[in-house]
Amino acid sequence: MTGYDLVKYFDGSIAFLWQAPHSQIYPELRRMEKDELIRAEEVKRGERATKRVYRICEKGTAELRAWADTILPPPPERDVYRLKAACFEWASYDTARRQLTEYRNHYRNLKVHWQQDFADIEALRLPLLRSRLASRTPDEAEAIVAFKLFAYRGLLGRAKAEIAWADEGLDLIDRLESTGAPLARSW
Amino acid sequence: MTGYDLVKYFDGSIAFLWQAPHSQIYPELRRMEKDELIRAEEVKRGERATKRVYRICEKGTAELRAWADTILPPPPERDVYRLKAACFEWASYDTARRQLTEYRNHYRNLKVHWQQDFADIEALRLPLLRSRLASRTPDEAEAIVAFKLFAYRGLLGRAKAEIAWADEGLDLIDRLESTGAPLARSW
DNA sequence: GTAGTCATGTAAGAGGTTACATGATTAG
DNA sequence: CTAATCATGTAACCTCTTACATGACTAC
Repeated sequence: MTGYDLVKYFDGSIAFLWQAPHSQIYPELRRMEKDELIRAEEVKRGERATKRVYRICEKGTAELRAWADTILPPPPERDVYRLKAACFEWASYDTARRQLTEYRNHYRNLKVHWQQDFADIEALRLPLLRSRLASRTPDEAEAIVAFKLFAYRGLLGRAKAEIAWADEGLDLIDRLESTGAPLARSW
Repeated sequence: MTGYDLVKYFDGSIAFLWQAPHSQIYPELRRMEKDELIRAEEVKRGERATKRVYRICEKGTAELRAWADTILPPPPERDVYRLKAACFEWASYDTARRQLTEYRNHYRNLKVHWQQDFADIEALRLPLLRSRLASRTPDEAEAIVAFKLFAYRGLLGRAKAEIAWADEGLDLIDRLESTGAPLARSW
């Protein structure tokens, strides 16, 4: 792929799993080329212009394997939305409500996309995945697909949990507001 | 509080909600002081040494209110664990299993702490919270506590979802391994 | 010719991690 | 006197975001 292909790729359905702007992609490709993880081929386009088509090479595959075969330590906890919710007394009921509504909409939206991706993987509708499976035995192909589906089930689980949480918060806000307790705006 | 007090605070139960190393705390306090969000008082300790005790001031409270009253845009998706799970065919069964086991243990651990914190908030066992509630009406106090509990219910929901997901993955790995499909190590 | 897409960068700055570094005070 | 704790920094580096910047190609 070229850098531009990757930019488009990260704008597509993969954006719901991992995001990367072009300002990160181009320098990173150069770095990976310098480290000999990938190799570039300069291809003519039109009269004067060229593009750089990258391909993974041995060292890159080894690096991927090494990354996959490494246990990732748990990330430091830093959950801004939970933190903000814990501080809702400093906001107005209206802002708290709008915050949770947007949050819920965001995850509803993600959920739809993830469900679509899940279905596409299950039905082997993705060209990139199909071509990868072509050179594998049926057992291997099954495992590859099963792992992707497993990852997406995780994302869907998160989406469901987030939506339920936001709903609970919206109920709470209605309940508190009806009791008439003022929040920080009026302290 | 002094910077050191905050360092200790972030080492305590709050670490399960938000983490910050001392190398971030001290410069940040200086920045906030420069911006007049907080004010420092130099206090003697022992013969020669002093410490800087910080207190929030008006502009700081306003900033907190402004932050709370702003709708935070959803974060870009970047879920390394789901991404790694989607690439488990590049790992060995053993590493995949160990990865999920550690992940599950991590969330089991967090769950215990979050449950403890939830109970402490509910029973008003936290001194800092109690002192904050003292100057509020019962309605306001109820709202403040309710928001904290709501935030922790969100964390607990996440913990439960993550543990269930990891369990599902461990089952999947056992099932796939027993079918005998080799993973990337042997390709 | 011009608008949209293809294509590729750089730069400043925010936020965070890890490591380096120092010295006073207090409890035993 | 010595170890633990109190106390406070700096620096290099990484990742990511936002903004700035440019130019060729292609379909109309």
